Amino acid sequence: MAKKRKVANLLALAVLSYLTQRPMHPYELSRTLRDNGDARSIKFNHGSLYMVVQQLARAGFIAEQETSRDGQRPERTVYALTDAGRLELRDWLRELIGEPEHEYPHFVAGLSLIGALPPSEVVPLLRARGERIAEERAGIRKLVDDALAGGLPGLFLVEEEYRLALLDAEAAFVERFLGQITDPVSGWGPMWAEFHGEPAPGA
Amino acid sequence: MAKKRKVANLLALAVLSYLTQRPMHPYELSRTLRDNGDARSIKFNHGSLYMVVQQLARAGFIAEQETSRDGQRPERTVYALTDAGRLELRDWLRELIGEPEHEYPHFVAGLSLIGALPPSEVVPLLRARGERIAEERAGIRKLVDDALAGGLPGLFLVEEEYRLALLDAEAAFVERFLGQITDPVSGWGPMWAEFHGEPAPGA
DNA sequence: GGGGTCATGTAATAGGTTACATGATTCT
DNA sequence: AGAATCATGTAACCTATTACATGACCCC
Repeated sequence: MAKKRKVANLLALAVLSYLTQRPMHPYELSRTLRDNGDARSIKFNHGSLYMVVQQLARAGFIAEQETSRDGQRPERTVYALTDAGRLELRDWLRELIGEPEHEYPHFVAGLSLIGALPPSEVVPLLRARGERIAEERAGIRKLVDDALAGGLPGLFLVEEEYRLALLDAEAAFVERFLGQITDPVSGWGPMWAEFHGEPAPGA
Repeated sequence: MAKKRKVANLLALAVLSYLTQRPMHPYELSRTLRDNGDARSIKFNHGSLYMVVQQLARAGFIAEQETSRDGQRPERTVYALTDAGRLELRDWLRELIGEPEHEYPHFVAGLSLIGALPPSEVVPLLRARGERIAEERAGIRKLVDDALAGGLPGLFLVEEEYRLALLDAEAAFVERFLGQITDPVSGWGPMWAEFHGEPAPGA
């Protein structure tokens, strides 16, 4: 049921999380987020960050702590987590971990309308997707292995392991789907092709 | 690389797709989308639909065809697909099927910051998630089976099969993760718990 | 010492969601 | 006939993304 959060953007979660370590100013947050690779898991955008910080302040989850000036550069406002912010962080995390949410991946949208393309086009597209998935998978695998080799505890890579699991499932699904299309006996290919006025694939 | 579409909202894709069948007015689209269950695959929102229709018209993908008045009800403007719209539809679908895109599921965000919760909380949360996943899975399974029994060709349910595949992968991941936490010998539990100043779980 | 890129932030624009409005139909 | 719901659309508000702005630092 996912309650309505005062600040809904997940970037805010990352901000709250980093502020548990120490107060920071927005640019520092921005930098830290990007350097820690959190941008792989949470959509990050420079402009949005300042917005989110404002929202969090307005909601009372963080509070302006000091404003320092360094040379002629613009003022940097340092924010610190409030108690309310600490609660929000834990509550939000609990929800994200404990309750799966209905989401709308792009591939699902594509699949739901795939009948609009003829199977003769779909088959090579699915093959292409299969290859991209394999590449992506390899990239993540390497990233994870390198990080582990560098001594990072596995716990901090668990989101990448999850991604790998999803990619594997998707790859398997694509294979099965291809099979269902191209199997000339029991498959959907003939009916589907005929609907588009084409000869059956795999024939 | 996912080109910039003039209209990016996936609802627009559904609109284009339905207009291939015949011209419709927005409310009819709205109704058809909801009745066909497309709202499960594409985020649907009454207000957004009118916006998207406007955007599509502005972009030249659909064109106002006639304006009819029925009794005292507000005017209904009927839109038809243009040739440009037909091209956009196919091109977009090709992209969605052929090129996986980097996305940001909520669970990934949660996992990436999960260290902020102590393992004593995480374990029951993951168990709860596992149960929810199982329920969701059962619901989809039933929906698919009923539809198949009702004679709907499997092709039109392929997006639900995909969802099932993802759910299974997620369930398996959650199980593995629980194992990694609670295994008292090789697991992350002790270190993690200690970091939070708690006794090790599963002990 | 002039051209890039970094540091830091604001403002403008566009996109999406919620709330509102109002006649028609149906139910009791 | 009044209440509830459907049909249909617009408007207000909030969020998010892009573009812009400017001083500082670094490179050659």
